[in-house]
Amino acid sequence: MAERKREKRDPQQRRAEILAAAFACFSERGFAATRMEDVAARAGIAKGTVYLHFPDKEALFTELVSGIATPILGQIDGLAANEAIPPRFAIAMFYTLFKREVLETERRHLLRLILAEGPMFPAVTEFYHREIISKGLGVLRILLARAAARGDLRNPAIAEVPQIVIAPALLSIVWTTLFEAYEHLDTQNLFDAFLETLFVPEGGAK
Amino acid sequence: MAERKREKRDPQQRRAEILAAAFACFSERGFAATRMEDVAARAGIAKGTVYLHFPDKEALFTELVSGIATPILGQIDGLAANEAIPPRFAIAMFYTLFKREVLETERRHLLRLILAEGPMFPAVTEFYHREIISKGLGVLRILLARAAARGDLRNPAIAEVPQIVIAPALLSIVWTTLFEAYEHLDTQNLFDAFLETLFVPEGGAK
DNA sequence: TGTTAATGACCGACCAGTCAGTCATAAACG
DNA sequence: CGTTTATGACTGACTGGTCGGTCATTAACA
Repeated sequence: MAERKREKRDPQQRRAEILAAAFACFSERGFAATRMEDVAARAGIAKGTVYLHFPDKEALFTELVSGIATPILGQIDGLAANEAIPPRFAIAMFYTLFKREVLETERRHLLRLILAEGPMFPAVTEFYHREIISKGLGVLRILLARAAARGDLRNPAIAEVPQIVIAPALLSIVWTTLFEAYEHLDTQNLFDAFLETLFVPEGGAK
Repeated sequence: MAERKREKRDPQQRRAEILAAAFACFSERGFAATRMEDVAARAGIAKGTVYLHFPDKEALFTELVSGIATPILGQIDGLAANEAIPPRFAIAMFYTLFKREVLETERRHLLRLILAEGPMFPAVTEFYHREIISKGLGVLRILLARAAARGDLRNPAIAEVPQIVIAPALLSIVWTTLFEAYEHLDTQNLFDAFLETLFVPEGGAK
């Protein structure tokens, strides 16, 4: 009869379990179509229990999307810190990191969620701009300036538009979550080709 | 007492009015948060009337997003047709067209809608891939191949990844609808810088 | 006057959030 | 140690409200 066992848990762990369940549900169905009961069921608890840990659906959502981003923050800064690393290599690392940590994990759905639900949750959008985008652009600006100074850029003017570096990453997210079923995109090839376009060929200037 | 005047209309015109109202509502609130009553009110009619023209909410939505795209279709093909037009100029035109017809109009919200709600409506996604994306990529592939043959591309390899050309357009959509409030992005500059990166400088090879 | 289009009150499914009650655990007691 | 009692995490039936969709009625038109 599938008897449900009551089970007390460490609040921290419970919280984490709920967030994990919410992550799965929101990722695959979006905010509006996800029911709190679904989240509870996925976490293996009753609906009421969710409300012991989060005041309401919106709080659960914003907490989730904000929380997921934080671990990525640290890795970004590291890329610009070491001046010995060639800019091209650093940006290649950026794409590799993005591919391994976002594109090829379930996190990609989260990122798409932010694109999708962003306008409904200004607080989330603002958070992402402040904590991820503007920091990321800052790092890229430094890297591109350094590359321009070394004469590594085919077009030094792009040092002023670091968003260009993000464009292929964004495209890869949208493509894989929307169109991959109809037409495959080789993201590695995308990133490689793009890097080769931004930077002068390796053989050229050392 | 604000008596509502009943008014019969040409069915075609009524239909168009409903679609226009739906466009406004869906654009600013998304699919789930838009109520059929809102659409009706915006169109200046009663809720029931909407159902005389569209079987249900989903049909209204899919009809809308599909319909909006069609007029753009024609303009795309024109770009590759004329072999006398230099590829760089054609792609610059593509960006200009995109900017004038989408980015700087209310249509940009529609495009974001597709990104946002796409996974919930596979039929819409499939339609867009088939009718817009794959056609657009086809045109770009031709243009890039032509450019490569003329020696216009700094990195001829990108002729194999036409998606790269779309990336800045996608970025501009996402940025203007999500982050523009926090940080301005000069899209013209973005497109210009990108073009200058893809193509060898004008002065160089004629 | 008959036909067609429009209306909006109404229905019922759905769901976020509540709360009175349950029970596993563990502290206090004898 | 066994037994009693206190705790609060957990449960799920329930409520209040919302909204997609229907249809009997009514107005406009031919």
